[in-house]
Amino acid sequence: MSLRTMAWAEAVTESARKQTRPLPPPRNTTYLPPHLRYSGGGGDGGGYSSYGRGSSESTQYGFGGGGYRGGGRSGPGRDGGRGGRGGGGGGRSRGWVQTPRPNREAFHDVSGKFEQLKVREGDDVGNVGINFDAYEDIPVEASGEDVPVPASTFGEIDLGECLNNNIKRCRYVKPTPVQRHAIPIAMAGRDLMACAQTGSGKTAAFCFPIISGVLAKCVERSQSNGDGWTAFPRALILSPTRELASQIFEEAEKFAYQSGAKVAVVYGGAPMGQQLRDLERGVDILVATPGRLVDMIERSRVSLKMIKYLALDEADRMLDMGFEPQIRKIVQRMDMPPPGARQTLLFSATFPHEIQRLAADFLKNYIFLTVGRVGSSTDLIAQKVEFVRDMDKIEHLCGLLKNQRDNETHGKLALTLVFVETKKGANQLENWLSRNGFPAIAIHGDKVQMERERALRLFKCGTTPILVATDVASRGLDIPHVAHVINFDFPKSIDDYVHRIGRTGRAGKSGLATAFFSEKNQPLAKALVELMKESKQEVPNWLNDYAEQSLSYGGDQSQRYSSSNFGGYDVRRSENYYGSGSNGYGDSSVGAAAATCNDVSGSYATGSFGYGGNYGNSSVDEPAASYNGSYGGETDAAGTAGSSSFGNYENIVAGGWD
DNA sequence: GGGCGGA
Repeated sequence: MSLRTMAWAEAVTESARKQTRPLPPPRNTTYLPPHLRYSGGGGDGGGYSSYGRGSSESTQYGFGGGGYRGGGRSGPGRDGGRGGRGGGGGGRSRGWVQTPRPNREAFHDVSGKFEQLKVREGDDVGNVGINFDAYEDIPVEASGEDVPVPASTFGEIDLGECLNNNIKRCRYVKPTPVQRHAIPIAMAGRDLMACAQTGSGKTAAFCFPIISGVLAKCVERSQSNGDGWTAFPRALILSPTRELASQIFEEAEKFAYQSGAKVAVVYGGAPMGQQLRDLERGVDILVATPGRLVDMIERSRVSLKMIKYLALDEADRMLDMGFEPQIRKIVQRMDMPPPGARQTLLFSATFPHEIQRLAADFLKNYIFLTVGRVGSSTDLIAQKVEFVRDMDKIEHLCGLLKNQRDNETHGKLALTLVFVETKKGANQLENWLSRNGFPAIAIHGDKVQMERERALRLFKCGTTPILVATDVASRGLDIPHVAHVINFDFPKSIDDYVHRIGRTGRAGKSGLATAFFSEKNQPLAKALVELMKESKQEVPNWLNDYAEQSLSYGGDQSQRYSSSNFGGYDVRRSENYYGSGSNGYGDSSVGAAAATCNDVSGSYATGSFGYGGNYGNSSVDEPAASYNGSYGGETDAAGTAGSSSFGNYENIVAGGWD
């Protein structure tokens, strides 16, 4: 992985090597509690590179400041890496190089490290510039038993000094709505199912409590066994894609900086070697994609026995048809402690009811939190839907791209993200565009990891301002400066649509999303229309017609595709959830009540929701009372759009749902 | 259809 450019890190890593300080504990070390680890700091300072924000990656289009160093970075080739070329502390292997990790001991000039976070002129810093006005309109709703009181500042949350310092270094001024609510909930030890928008600080919302919790308690995190060693992480964060795992890892590392909490990431497509070495050095918080994690567990390199925190990012994705068996295996069939013995945090922007019901298997007495769409600011993403026949798509795309080319701002070509349905289609479109004078590159799951990361990198820095992507890039990825998202192939579900368009309009900047719609997409028309209306978008007449037709088709597609009122609704409110006696809820009681914001009244009497029944016929959900009020203590609402180099917030005002 | 392990 090397999704970020790391001029500083390379320098620092070099410098770290020169330190005489021994490497962190190899196997079988005597235990050192977290707060005593890495207390020293003899080394040069450094700066965290902003992730993909162009801190050091410049481009022909001018994003970023420094020079683009295509060469020396981790060319994840299958040629190198594995053999541990360069040996010991020596040079970086030419092949796979894990994110050049700053050796924490090497730092003492922390400020220098964080000074480099934001480098582009004109960028806002931290969340200072976030349009908090937009927050005030966000409906927030929390349901469950004894909902903890939200916090209005980071200060009133006891995250510990180290984390507080890092929050300051990140220049987070105040928590976003999801953070205000989710962090106290998580800090209270409660399980959580949270719907939150893209960039609303979701990653931080689960990372802060996890890091804090890991630091609070000392445990052995690695021990030897007959076959070598086994890592015992205390927290596990799962992601549906490698690139997202990488991104989360980088965020988490920043938050955990100098805390002593060790973060590691494992995912497929990269040689095991470096990842194993990272694990061997000890890991408290493990970020992973499911496949590689299972692999490592089966090799006894990872045990989940000590897991106290489990977070699923893009949780609805993780629990849908394709991923659910793997997740179930990891969570239920390995050595992971059961619900109640661990804390489980599920985050996503979209949470279909079926998935919520599934997810109940993994939770105990959880709180359902939803941070709704920003009504007044979703229009920051202008959504266009155009009727285009399949045969005309390319031509149409050309027109849009040419238009885009004329619209460059400040000499920078706007980034355009083109979503297609298939990997083959992505390749074809990439080729066609390239041959016809459009600088395009594709990313999809059939490319080797090196190519995937290269594509993302070249796109981010503007060298190749057109990225053709499958849904591998639709969720969670923070790609700044995407001016235009084009749904070349209309997505299969409205949730996918929401995630895809959420790649633009970030950082409070305006974004454009254009979708090509044809007859075969008709089943989604109604949901699309509802979504657009909700986002205050102008709906073309022909699309309205389609939507009405789909009504008469009788299929109840719309119900499941539509995003209910504001995106999330606690299924436990459905009477049938507990009802339908055949499902074996002996202990179930209570339907649901919602606690809204500071009102801590909601209650659920049940404990865990062992769910094994079928929910084919879910009830119609009554809309819940929502709360649009101001959050306690929310006063400094002003601000302009901001973009944190930590990928936080940027879309809170944009209406994406991540 | 897409994404999730390597051998």
